[in-house]
Amino acid sequence: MLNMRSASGDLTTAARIRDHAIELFGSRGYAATSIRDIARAAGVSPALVIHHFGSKEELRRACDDYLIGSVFTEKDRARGPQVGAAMREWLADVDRFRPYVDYLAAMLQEGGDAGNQVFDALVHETAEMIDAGVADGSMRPSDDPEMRALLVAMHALAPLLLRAQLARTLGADVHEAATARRMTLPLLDLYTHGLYDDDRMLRAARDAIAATAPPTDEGGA
Amino acid sequence: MLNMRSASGDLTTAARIRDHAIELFGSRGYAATSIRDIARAAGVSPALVIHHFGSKEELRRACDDYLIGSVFTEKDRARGPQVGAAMREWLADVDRFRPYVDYLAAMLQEGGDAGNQVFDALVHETAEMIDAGVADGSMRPSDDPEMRALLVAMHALAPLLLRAQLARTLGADVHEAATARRMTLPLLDLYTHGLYDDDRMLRAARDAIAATAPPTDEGGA
DNA sequence: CGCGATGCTGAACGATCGTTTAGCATGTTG
DNA sequence: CAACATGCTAAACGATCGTTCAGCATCGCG
Repeated sequence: MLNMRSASGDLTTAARIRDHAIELFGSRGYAATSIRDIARAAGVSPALVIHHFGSKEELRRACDDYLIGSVFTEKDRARGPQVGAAMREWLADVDRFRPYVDYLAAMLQEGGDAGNQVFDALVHETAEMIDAGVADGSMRPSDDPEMRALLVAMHALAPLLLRAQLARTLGADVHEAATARRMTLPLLDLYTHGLYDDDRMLRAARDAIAATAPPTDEGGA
Repeated sequence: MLNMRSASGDLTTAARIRDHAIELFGSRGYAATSIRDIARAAGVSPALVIHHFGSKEELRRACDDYLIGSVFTEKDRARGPQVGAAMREWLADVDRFRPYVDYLAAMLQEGGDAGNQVFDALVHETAEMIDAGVADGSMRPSDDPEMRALLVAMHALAPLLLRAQLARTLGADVHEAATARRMTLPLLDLYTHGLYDDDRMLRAARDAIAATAPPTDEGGA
């Protein structure tokens, strides 16, 4: 049970089942995927799936654990963005990691354990990256760094979660290199020069919020 | 019991079924919701659901159509953002419209008809808004306006799609006014001054992309 | 040799799925 | 009055679900 992966890339039957489960859960969702689907994809009997993993829910947890283990590779390695590095590696070899990306996207939207942990780690690393950028002067400081990191992290995930809509609109898959290339410059332009040409909107919002003074501690009730 | 009164107060049984279907589809997803669940929530027999809507898939289409009709209110009204206005109204009175918001979020991700149409309209309106901003000088022009509008629209949807993660991280619901208020300034700051303090990253990316010259039609292989 | 794990299957279980059918009230219409 | 459509339900259909069970090979180990 421990070494599902043999040395040279051949997989244990349990690992093959798990891989197909990740692919199917990621592409159709958990509820819409049956154990029989997974078994058929892996070329085994449905009973064997249960035999190896106990139940469908435990199989899902095994997939979560495997994904989490893949994302947080060698935790005691040198510091630095680990999740970001993993995802960059994924995007570089997309065809191989697409099932993982899809699975994570599915878990992010339906609230699985893997999704939660990866989201937290992603926000954390985004915050660290921005802090480092602010420290070395390449990024602007913020009045609310936590919220800004949250926003940037969520914005980064948006094309992933909306990849079906993006593909429909663009007529190209999110995973394709051309799509990533086309997105890069407008995105960096947004993050470099912004969308607005001046700070009229920003000042207006600041004034409006100041006027709608938040209830701090003046009255109690 | 939902207080989803239409004009006169009471709903027909079919409308009650549809409303509970929207709520359950939105909160659990289509595949994970059974007709018996919907029937039980609406206080009717499963057979009546089929009697009124024909099948589960047709019930889903009826929900889509109802949501689309609610979002695109009075199409021949004066110009201007309709979908954006509708969604702003929903977010302003969230307790009543949360089922709609949840349903749309679910359909945006799993690609229902309602999600597709709303997404297209949202992107279109975003593009028009940005075009107007560029025309009157309040927004910066772009080399790729279509992609920029796509990005801005997707970014706007991110907090909605990730509202579960956002709530977990912030300890507050996305729908709460305080959350929206806290998000406003960092978001506008991002869209006014950007994230980067200079254009080093932008220039580096531009160079890198120019180096990875896309295969156009210059020499063949 | 025997013998218990291990990996795996085919058949079946009960539950639940979406859907169908027969039929009961009720109200309108001729 | 009869005839009929409407709103609705109880019961059951076949399919499929997750899961269990009995048993067949295979293999390491005494």
